[in-house]
Amino acid sequence: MTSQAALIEHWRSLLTSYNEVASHLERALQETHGLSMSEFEILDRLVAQQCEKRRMQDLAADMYLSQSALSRAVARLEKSGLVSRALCEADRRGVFVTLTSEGLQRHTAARETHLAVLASHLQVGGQDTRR
Amino acid sequence: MTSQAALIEHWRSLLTSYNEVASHLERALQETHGLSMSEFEILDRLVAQQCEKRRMQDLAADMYLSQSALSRAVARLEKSGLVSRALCEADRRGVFVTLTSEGLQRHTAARETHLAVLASHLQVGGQDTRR
DNA sequence: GGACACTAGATGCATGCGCATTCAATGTCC
DNA sequence: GGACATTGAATGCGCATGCATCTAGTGTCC
Repeated sequence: MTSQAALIEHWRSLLTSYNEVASHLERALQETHGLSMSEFEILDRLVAQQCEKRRMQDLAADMYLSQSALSRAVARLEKSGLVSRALCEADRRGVFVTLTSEGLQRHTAARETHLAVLASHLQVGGQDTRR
Repeated sequence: MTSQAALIEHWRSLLTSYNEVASHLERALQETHGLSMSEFEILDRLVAQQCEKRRMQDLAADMYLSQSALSRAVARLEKSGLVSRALCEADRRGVFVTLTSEGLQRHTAARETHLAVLASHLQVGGQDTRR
């Protein structure tokens, strides 16, 4: 039953890689652009999906964040002027979130930092379990 | 320059795997054994290294937790009776952390939950970047 | 059309975290 | 040996998170 050992080893490796990258990412994004990882992720999603949908819902769906965390993150981004909320006329409970031009700018800048950190701290193939 | 795309894709995959497993782990450990992931990790480390060293230091070293977070986590574990602190005579600033028998029991029980969650939510080879 | 279930998002609350600081114990240098 | 830097751990503080709850807008069923 060595599969258990393999499982644990795999998880350990995953944990290590994740924490290594995440901590550096968090720090770098914060220091250089005043963004948390989650906030950057949100901007990133918004850049990717330019087509409009019921954003809050969608964002929460494919991000790992809880609905409440997302709501507050968007509030922060809005307060910083990187994003704006708009009512959805079709369903007035829904809220559209869109990038402002400043948000786009910030994302573009942050993207470089993001890539740089990945390049230096994410060893590709690092958590491959095959020998 | 497709290496950038590969890098990002790899990171995404890592993020997804991590969050998938971590969220289930956190929930399962909490519900079944009243332990957070970090707390379980600490017990796990203690089981592994039975030889005595300056624990707080060591633990913080190979765990991703900050020193303060570790200090509090150990405090919680001590309060729950799973762990005990002992002064280090050689260097009276140091603190040894050791498992109590109850801590060992709890860990043994939690280990099963841990493995079960890994087995069902950690797909081995999931974040292999080769095609 | 009025009562009731449901859904989208916001918010109160408790908690765990990291950073900076503090405090005690050790080293070090003259 | 006494002043000063350094180290191990604890703690004050602010913040992001998840859970539960609340509010408001939509269906739905009679």
